[in-house]
Amino acid sequence: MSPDTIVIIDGNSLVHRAFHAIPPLSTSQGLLTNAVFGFTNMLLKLLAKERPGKIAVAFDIGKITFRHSDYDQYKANRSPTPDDLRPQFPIIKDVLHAMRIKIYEIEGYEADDLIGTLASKAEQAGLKTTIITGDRDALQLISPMTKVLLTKKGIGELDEYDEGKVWDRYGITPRQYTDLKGMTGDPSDNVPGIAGIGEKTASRLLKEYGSLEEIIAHADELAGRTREQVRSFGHQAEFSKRLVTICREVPVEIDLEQCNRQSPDYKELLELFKKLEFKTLIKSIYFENQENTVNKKLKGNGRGRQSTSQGLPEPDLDTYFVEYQRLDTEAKLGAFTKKVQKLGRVCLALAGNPNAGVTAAGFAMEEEQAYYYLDMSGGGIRPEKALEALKNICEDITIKKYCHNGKEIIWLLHRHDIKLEHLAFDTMIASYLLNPASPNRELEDVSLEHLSTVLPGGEESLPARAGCIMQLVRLLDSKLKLHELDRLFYDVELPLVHVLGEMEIHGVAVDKNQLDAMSKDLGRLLEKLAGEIYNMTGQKFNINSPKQLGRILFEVLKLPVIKKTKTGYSTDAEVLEELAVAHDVVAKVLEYRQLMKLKSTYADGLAALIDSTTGRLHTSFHQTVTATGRLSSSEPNLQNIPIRLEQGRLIRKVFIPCREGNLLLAADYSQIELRVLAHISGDPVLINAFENGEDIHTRTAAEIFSVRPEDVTREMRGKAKSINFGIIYGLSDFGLARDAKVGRQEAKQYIDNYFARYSRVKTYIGRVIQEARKKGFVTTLLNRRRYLPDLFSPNRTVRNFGERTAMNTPIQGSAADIIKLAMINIHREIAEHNLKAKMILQVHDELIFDTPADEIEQLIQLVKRCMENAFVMDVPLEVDIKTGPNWYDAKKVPK
DNA sequence: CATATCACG
DNA sequence: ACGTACGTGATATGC
Repeated sequence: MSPDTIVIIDGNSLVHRAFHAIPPLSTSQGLLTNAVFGFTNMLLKLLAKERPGKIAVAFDIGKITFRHSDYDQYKANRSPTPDDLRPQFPIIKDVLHAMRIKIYEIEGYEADDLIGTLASKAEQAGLKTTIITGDRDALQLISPMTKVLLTKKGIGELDEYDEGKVWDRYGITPRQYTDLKGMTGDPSDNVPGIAGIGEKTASRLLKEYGSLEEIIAHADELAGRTREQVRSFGHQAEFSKRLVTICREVPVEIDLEQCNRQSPDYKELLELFKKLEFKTLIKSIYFENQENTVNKKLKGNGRGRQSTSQGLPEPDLDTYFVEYQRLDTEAKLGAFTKKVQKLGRVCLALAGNPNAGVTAAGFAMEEEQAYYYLDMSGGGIRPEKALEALKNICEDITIKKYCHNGKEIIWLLHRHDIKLEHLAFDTMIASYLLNPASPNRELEDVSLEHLSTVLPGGEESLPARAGCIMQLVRLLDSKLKLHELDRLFYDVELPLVHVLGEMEIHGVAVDKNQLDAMSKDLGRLLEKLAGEIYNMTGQKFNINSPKQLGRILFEVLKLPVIKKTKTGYSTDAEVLEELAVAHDVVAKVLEYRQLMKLKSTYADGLAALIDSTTGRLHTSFHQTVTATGRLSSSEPNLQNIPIRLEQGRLIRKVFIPCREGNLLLAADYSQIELRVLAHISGDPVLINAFENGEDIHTRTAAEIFSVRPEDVTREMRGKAKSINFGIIYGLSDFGLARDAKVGRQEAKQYIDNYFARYSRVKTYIGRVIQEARKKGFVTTLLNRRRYLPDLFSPNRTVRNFGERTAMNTPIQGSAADIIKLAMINIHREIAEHNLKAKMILQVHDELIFDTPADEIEQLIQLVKRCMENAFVMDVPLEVDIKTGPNWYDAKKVPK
């Protein structure tokens, strides 16, 4: 830090810069924050780089300044502050306040004038001064003691101007800047100049005569047109010069001591950043803090340390710190186990990895305010003994376990053949229900969001994590109750953790040989196709590269460009299908694409993920990812195995039962989303169709085309199907036109017809959007909640998107609720009936089981009953069952 | 690490 | 006049 330096910031200028440089950004509650974020970032970077001893920020307030009394057109053509920006100013001032940075603003003066005055004061005090602004007028303030950093395009870079740089750029001294500006004028501020005199001429004249006044005095010596112009408009230039001259004597009391750099009020700053959802900024504060706490003595240690890379002096935040006991003798471990058994509850955090299993454990007990660390790899106690204790605790059904990401713990324990019984809380899932849109689910994130505490690293990490979970359990439990999410949490999501854990651990058997054979077949086909494509186009290129393919199709073959992406030509399937008539190679490319997808993602991709010990695929089902409440699946994703095209569908042949004598059973809900829509909209036509067991798309076609159901053609049904999908997705005529491949006018007509026949669906859509606007969120049948900040976006496109989400989420989310309920009931009943059948997959509206053939009849009845009765609605739920020797050959079981 | 594409419900 | 269907995850390129 350099004590004899001061940074003076033009607040308005930087805020505007930030606003235009950062794309629209808002919190989950719809608060606009892009300018705040950009400005704060700039400020932190600046502080880190310049490390000034003093700092001040100047703002304009009020539109009218002393300049307007001379010239009412001053800055008259400036566009007003955008509506999206204005409310961000007070927040930015809050940030500055939290950072304890002095703000100067005074009615009637522009920020420029305050800066000029501050700079004068600073020079008098012998300070090296740096002015940050986007306004070039500040160049006049440059002196041997003062430099100006001008914002360049965006906000990342700053252009440093000192006397030399001004000379290089304009050929004048900083003092002459106002003379130059007086002559050239400034259209953006409505400042007139002398027509015909630009930067070059003005600079030349100033070099010769020194000042505007001297130039006017010697106008006679000038040549031709310049002479006339200076004579006619010289006085106007003098006037303009006064306009652009920064006032350096604003009547404001300036105490430079108040500008001394202080450490921020971290509590205030953190609260603010949390409110603004500035995750990365929060983390940067915490990260610095955390590094500092790796050394043991956390509280009250000497804090005299350098400022951080983010420009902040050392934070003073609550790091999660616990005094913990190491369970490093059998006696201690025994006493600990007894205590846990007596209390019947414990917070559990594990460290480890899939290979080594559990390497260490942390425990916390609320009643005792006690924290423990157990080394599982031979730290003072034999690993077998440690594992035995862990097993005794985890498998004891009378001991409630509180965890973060229980399913991960289930997997870790599984390596040691230990089961997790009685998972009583999962802080990861609780945080998901409180805000499913948030992407950050680590304990660090949840702790930060809900407790404002940071977790330490090192050995104390585990007991601290357990302690953190302990605090979160109390807090999140009450938050869940507050939002009426407790039933969903305790009755659905928490029990589901075990169900998913078992599904993942059991895995899905695949026929590896068949997979390899498919890969080889596909490889041969691809090679042949590639050869043909090269022949037809006359050159070799990478067909997988949209860029290279685009070059071949649109530049070499000169095919018409249908659609562009932001980086170049679009070559997606939609475009290629249209181009197929124009050139034969296009069809080959389409086929190549399709086969390539099958080979890389499915044949090779799946083979690579077969577990070498079990020989099966063990997908991960994610319970805290989607915004709607659905599950997702990864490594591999088994929720997107091909089915629509026959060639891809064949992949399903490799999914087989886990042993001889077993079968696969697939049970899928028929039209669950439209049934949910019928229920929540209460539409009598839709309800009637489902009550009568009609084909829903045929019925819709009959309604919108006003024909008898028996007269509905294939085309009509197809269009009706598109409409039904559209209704669920929040339809637009454009989207429907594209999907149904009809004109936009026609699409619009269908929609009008639909809403005329299904009027309650129309009122429902209006109702759900209205309610979402009022509350800021939508809910599902089980009260799952999704916040929709997009509804309040000033951007129409974003807002429309929010409205479509508002109608889609209750439908998609309720369907997700229902199948989750079904899964829990099925899982329980399979156990109750001592069946060997295993639920192995969930694909949104479908459940897959691996079952001994002799249980199949029983399982069909059980699954059908559980799924159809999972949730009672105003329409029946219908389930179709298929069974077979593999996923492909699973055939319908007649009712 | 972002982009384009494409697989599913 | 604009730019649009909802929700995911995997792969290959190419900066």
